[in-house]
Amino acid sequence: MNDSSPAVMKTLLKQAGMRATPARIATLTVLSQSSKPLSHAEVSAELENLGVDKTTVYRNLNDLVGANLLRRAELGDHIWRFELANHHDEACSPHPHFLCIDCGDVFCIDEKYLQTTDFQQENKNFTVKEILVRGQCNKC
Amino acid sequence: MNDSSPAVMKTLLKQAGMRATPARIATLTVLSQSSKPLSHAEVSAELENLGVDKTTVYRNLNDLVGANLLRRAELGDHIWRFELANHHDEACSPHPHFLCIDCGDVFCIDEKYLQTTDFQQENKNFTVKEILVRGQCNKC
DNA sequence: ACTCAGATGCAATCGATTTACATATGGGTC
DNA sequence: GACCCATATGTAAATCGATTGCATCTGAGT
Repeated sequence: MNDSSPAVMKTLLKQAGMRATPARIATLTVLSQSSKPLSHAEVSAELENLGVDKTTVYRNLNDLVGANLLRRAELGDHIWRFELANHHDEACSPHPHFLCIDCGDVFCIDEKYLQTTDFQQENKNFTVKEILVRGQCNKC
Repeated sequence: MNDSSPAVMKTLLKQAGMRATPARIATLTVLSQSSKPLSHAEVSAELENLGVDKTTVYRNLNDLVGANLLRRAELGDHIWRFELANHHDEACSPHPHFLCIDCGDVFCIDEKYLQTTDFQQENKNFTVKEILVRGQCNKC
């Protein structure tokens, strides 16, 4: 039983007070096996061969965000992307994302490449919620 | 003749190689008089009493962004917001920007707070074009 | 097995944005 | 100042991501 097994997902759902339905377990499984945040369309494409309706995927993604099992990110292209709330780390801390301005592909950035906590500038304090890096990936 | 006079806007449009139409002059004027980025709906509301169609506002906002007269910001709520771009133009060296998700204010971040050049991860190279930090400023 | 609050499928809807196309106009030219 | 044409505009329709209404189904506690 690994970190992305259905049993683990079922436990996560139960702990969050949600019913462990096949659609939700599959949603969490898909996201846990992805190295990057996925859009609704991408998750939906993975689940449609299971017969899961895309409306259900929308609802579940939103509900899972509400239950703090997922994080929702807007990377600057008006498409919501979702990732496990504990993606890449146990502390559940958000990490920077990279968005390729040409192909639209997304990558998670290791925090060691980009470090900023809250900072102060000109006597003003800023609380950081999200860091986004835009550029070109090696394919583009 | 002040900074937001129609004559100034007309000059800006001409310099950008665009025809100085009433709708465009009004769009620039509205944005120049705003202290924060405005959504299409907000600009449209200001211009509809001039008889300007909202489709035209959409087109002009996008075209003006393309001509580097406007900047387009995404605060995280899936609504594009626009502001004059002449505050800090391409001339200055690329630096991170901070975007307040509450008031829409944009600040330039001193590079010392956030250092990233091009980086490599998982055998892939990334060319960084823009770094954007979203969060809350001290006023919000 | 029984039950029902909650989850799902399906269709319709919504709001933001874009596109198609016919008409109008800015601005350079004579 | 009149003419001309590339470009901008208005209107309507289409597109796209996302949400909602409703009837049906099901997970999970009893």
